[in-house]
Amino acid sequence: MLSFTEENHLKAIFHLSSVDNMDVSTNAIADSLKTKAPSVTDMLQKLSEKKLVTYKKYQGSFLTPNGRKTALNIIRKHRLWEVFLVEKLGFNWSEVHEIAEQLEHIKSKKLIDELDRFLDYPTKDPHGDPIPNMAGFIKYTNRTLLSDLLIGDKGKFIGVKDSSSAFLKFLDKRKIALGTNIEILHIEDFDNSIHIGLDETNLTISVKSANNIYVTKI
Amino acid sequence: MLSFTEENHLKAIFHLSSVDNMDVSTNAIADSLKTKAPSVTDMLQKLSEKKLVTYKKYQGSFLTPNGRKTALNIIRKHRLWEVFLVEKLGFNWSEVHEIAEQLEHIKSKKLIDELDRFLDYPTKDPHGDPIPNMAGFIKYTNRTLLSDLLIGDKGKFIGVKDSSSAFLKFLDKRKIALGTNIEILHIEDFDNSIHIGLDETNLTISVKSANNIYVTKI
DNA sequence: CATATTTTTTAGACTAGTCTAAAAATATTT
DNA sequence: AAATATTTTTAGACTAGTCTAAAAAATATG
Repeated sequence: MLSFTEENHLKAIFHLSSVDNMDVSTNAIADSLKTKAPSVTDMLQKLSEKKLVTYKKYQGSFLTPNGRKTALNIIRKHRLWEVFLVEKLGFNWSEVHEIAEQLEHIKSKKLIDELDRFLDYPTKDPHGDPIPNMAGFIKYTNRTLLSDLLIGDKGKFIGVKDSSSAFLKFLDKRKIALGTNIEILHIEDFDNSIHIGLDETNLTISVKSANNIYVTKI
Repeated sequence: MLSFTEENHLKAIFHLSSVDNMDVSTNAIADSLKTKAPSVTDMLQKLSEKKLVTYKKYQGSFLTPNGRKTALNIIRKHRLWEVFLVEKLGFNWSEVHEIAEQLEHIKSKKLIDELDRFLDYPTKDPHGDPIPNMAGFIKYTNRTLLSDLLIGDKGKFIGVKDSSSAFLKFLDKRKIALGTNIEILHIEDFDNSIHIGLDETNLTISVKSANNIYVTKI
């Protein structure tokens, strides 16, 4: 039985290594968990003992197949609870992360299987991220950053890179929700800000914003 | 912010003192939490510092108004989650206690208020125990032990004293569910075992069983 | 009511997780 | 490639929670 702290480390390593499939540095984990490097070193040694991560001193760490499976299960729980909070309890997508961070550690296989059934086997969480299935398989959707589209391109908004509450509220205010169609109307020479056409209105967003919006080209 | 351990101690003191409204002994708490007396002593000193319990060395402990309010909130969460597990996820009443023991520690006022609404403001948990409302008010129903009824008396099954999984499964097997009407047909002289009439069948149960079944006379 | 038993607290050790400061290894720069 | 900077680990301390063993207080008993 893993502790919350152990589970959080596995999850952090999963997310950090998923960017480039490379070993994860001790400091990167520490930053991501808002803890300090020595705490992480201790934990890596422990998780290495348990054969959940590979770890060589000074060389960073990586999940073993078992560690990956465990991490995916925690992520599955996190995302299913987020769906529950939004779909059933009426939470806004910007409010669910912190609560799901707690709920993801509840230990009961049956609970999560029944929750999955109750929610009708969702494949995406409220931020558009894929939900691993019971077997730990995760299906990634092809996606492009809005900032990589060219003038005239059209895309459907399917996910966020930055899922901070602040960015999600920013999107709410501008009526940009998952599923919204976005067309690139014009890109400003001066600051690269982007004029976009939505289903009903047009507006201008910064490169920084566009850099955190995933779309599928349509 | 209270730790799981602190919350569990408050809950234990609440349950133990609710029997007779008397101070609770250190050992009683230790037994109920499956921990040892010295651990409880430490915790009582800590909770006393936080003004959640009154505690005089060697004299036992009792909840302050604040401690009681906190305990009731934890119990509210526990019981609402139990309702969720049974009503929405299809769990049996014998399976929900352990999971609710984990879920009751999730910190989010909004979560529990929304869950309450989603469940349509239930007043009883799956074992017939009352659910404290948002303000911490708990409404007790008049109830009698089945073992206190006399021959010819009729009652409606409304709760259990022993809510162990074993006893709940025992009741399932005999088709005794909350709401079932029970009539005392005969009491055996030899061992005081009780012949009861249910809605559809008759059967015999031991005094020990009858001693753990709450009814309202009808 | 003095003695024995039980209960509770204190003392001190242990684990898990956290930190700061210092040492060691690795990476970067000139 | 030597010097410098950065990263990571080790060392050691601290907190929260747990325990056992022993001391102290309360309760029960002959």
